[in-house]
Amino acid sequence: MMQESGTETKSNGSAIQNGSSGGNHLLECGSLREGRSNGEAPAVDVGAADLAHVQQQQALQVARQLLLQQQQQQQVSGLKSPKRNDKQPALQVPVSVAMMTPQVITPQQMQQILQQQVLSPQQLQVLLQQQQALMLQQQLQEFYKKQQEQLQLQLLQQQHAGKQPKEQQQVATQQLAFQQQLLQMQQLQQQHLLSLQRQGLLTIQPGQPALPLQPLAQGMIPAELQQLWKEVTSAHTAEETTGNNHSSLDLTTTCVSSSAPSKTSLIMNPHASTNGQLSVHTPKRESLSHEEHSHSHPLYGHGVCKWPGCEAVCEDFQSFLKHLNSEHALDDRSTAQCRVQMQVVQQLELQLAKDKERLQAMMTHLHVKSTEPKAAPQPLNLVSSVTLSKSASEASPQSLPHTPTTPTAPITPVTQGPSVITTTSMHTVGPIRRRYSDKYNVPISSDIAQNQEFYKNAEVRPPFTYASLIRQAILESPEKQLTLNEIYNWFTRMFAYFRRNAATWKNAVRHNLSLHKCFVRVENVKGAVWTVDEVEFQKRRPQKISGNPSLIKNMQSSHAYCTPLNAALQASMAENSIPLYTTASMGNPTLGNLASAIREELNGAMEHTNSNESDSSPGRSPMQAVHPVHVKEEPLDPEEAEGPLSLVTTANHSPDFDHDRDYEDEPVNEDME
DNA sequence: TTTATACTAAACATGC
DNA sequence: AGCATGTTTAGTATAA
Repeated sequence: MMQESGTETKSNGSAIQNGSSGGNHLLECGSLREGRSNGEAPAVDVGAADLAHVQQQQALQVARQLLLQQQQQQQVSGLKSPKRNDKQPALQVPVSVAMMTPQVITPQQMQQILQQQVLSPQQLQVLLQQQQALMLQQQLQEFYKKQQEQLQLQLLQQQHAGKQPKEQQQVATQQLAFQQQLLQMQQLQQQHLLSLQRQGLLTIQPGQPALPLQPLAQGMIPAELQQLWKEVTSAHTAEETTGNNHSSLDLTTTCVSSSAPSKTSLIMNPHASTNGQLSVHTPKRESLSHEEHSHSHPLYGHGVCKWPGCEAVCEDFQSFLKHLNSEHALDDRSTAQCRVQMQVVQQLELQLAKDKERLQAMMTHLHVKSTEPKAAPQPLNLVSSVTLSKSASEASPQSLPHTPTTPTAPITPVTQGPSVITTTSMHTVGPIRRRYSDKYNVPISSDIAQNQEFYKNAEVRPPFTYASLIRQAILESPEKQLTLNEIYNWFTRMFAYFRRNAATWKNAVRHNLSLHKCFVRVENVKGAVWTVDEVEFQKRRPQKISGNPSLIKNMQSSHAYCTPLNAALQASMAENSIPLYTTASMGNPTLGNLASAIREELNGAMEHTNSNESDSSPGRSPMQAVHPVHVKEEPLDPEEAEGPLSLVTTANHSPDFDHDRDYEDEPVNEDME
């Protein structure tokens, strides 16, 4: 009789939910994807154009200097020169340019991703980095084109001037030398950029197969990245095969500036130890090797030389040092590469600053919107303006009946979109409908931790199943047990999304609690509390990785490797980020993602092993103590127990049951406590 | 196509 | 009677 007392509220919720739930997920997802594919990327383009322009000027000067220097040695250097010693190098340019064009598209796509806020802040940043890398290439091409034109002009002018043949030839050689220098540098730069990106993918997977990366690669968003990758790479290789023109010099500009009169001066900005080494010349190298020995050399990792564009395999550190000294000695090439690297770093820093700003704006925007009653759909809007309309139409069959009753209604459908925001979402390929948590062992805790602010402020449906969320709530509690009401509170506290449609999701929570064996109701003095039977919970999770011990070990190590990365990411992207980007994250969908992905996989493995053998996971986290539950020996997911989680936990349960009050919509009654 | 899982809705029960 | 809490069933959607 009274059961439907809640229905009154429910009426709202259900109506809304219907539209959103179930089938709509797909729609949203689909729309998301589509949305991303088309669209323009204004912001980036602007920057690129400006940059190219400015840099062009400076680059010219530098190039001229180089030209002078090279006049004597240019023949000798002949890395690629001999072949290209033909008369009209300029002609070759268009080819490469043409080959590069495909890239232009991808940055736009990425831009749209940004606009849609499909990604988490971290992801956004990394994506932008990648985008920027592409920009650089575009700039290079533009610049090089112009250079070519100028050169040709010069040539023509001089020829018209009617110089002596000898003179002409001299000029020609000069131009050629210059040309070669340009080409060389450009190539280097391109190589460098690409290698940076590639390294991002390669280095992170130490020894193991593509397993941990797979989710990244396959994620819908990553998929595009991959494509982007392919384009870039193919373009790159194509250029290489065509063997020529790359615009590189532009990079030399800003930092090198025109002032640099000599090679050494060109080197300037000895940020990195490498730079210092270079500028000081060979004698110093030994000392360098020593000092670098202590901690891993930034140019050496995973048995590969990480010198931009090198990637030579070095079995051990010694051989690496040899290689470094022999292959990357102080010469024009290294100098140029160094310069390029400096430029890249600068660019990244610049971009980072911009992105940070943007992120800030986004967050504020979301926050503001989410607080507004009607604005609720806002965050979603961003995600899928398309989605909305689409879902509206498509969902109509379901949602129509319930219709407008509630203001909440619009929100739900969209919600799925934002879920895309999460790192984890990046892993999932298809429809967003899927809630990763269980199925994919997504590190829910870390996801929540990473996007905590976002979830709190934006009415975005978390991409996790109710079961996962409930479990998370319980595990986060100091006692590892919560009353139903406390679970409610956690939901509303952690997710803006759950501040609406209370009847619906609460019902779902209760339903899940009852339905899943993993949730155990324990009678308490105070009443009944809910705990998690971790064993049961793990049982319902399919193992992705069938028990290949070696594999699992690998994953464990990688996991250990990644967690700090992730943490670092969260902590600050600023300073640390740069080395990270250059070495690991470029061209790769987010460090956080990677970490998550690896953890994800790891979890699968760990869980697998764990459920069979209780020992396994390192009982490091306080979280693991599952007091009330039977599962003491069964530690939580290692990753969950670790950094991110602890962050969340500490942040959360302290204030406990009072903040919920703020949520007007939500008649949360913590009073009972 | 089948199956497992997840979500939503709702009916029903119980206790305060 | 009203509400919170639990349990259970049904329908639907999605992914594998």
